[in-house]
Amino acid sequence: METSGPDHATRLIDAPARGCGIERTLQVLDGKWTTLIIRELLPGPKRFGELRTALGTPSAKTLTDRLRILERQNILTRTVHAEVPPRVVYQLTDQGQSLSSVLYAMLSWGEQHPLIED
Amino acid sequence: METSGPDHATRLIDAPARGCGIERTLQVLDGKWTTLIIRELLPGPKRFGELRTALGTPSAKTLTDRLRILERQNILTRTVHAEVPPRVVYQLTDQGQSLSSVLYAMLSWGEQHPLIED
DNA sequence: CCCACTAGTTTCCATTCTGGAACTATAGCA
DNA sequence: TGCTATAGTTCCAGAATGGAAACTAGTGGG
Repeated sequence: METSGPDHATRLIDAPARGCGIERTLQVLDGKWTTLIIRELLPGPKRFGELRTALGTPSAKTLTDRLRILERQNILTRTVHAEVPPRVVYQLTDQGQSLSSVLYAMLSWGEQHPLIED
Repeated sequence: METSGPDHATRLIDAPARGCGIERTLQVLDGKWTTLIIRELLPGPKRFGELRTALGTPSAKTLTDRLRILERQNILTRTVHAEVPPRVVYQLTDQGQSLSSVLYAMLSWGEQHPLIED
């Protein structure tokens, strides 16, 4: 009896435990950088170098790895402009953009609950 | 769902890149099991053994580690009942329960976007 | 010819995370 | 005394993750 639990609380409780939607989302939002990469791309496309500095300079290898995975998962597209020096632009797909609902929930929660760790 | 960017899209775009609420949420929802642990506890308190089998049997060590971290972060409480054999109950705090907004966003997204990987 | 530039790739290494097996504590019970 | 049960703990091994440094490609400029 929780003082009129909102509808989504019920959905969460009723959802099957394993193989549920949450696990599928976790397969995408995996690793230290993925969520932040998507966050950086929400306002619009960015180049490789822009992403790298915006994120606080993860190693090139790590960033490339993550971007390739997200490309395979159809979260973003990679466009190579045949110039010299090369210009490569990453852009969220519609599916990637739709993750904004999750990111927004994370933003709200994080703002309302400053961590009191250690 | 285009129709003039909803308010939360703007908030996401305007939020500062680093040290934002998203990063704080990621500090809590970290690792392979944490999000699923919280999911299991949303309907109500559970014992150590119940959690373990519900999650698909992670190692005892891993589960204990994660639960201790979540306890330190004030996401859940650990109650030891002095019986034999021992009974230890884990329960979400209000702060932990409030993560349901994030989990619900994950559930919805995951249900709407079955992965097309590999 | 050599250098600079971007966006990588490759190799190697360190750290972190996770799992497995074995071990502990306690009390009731046969 | 030995056995059972739960919830751990400790130690060790392997996997996953991330980072640093060196190297590549192709062209314009000096």
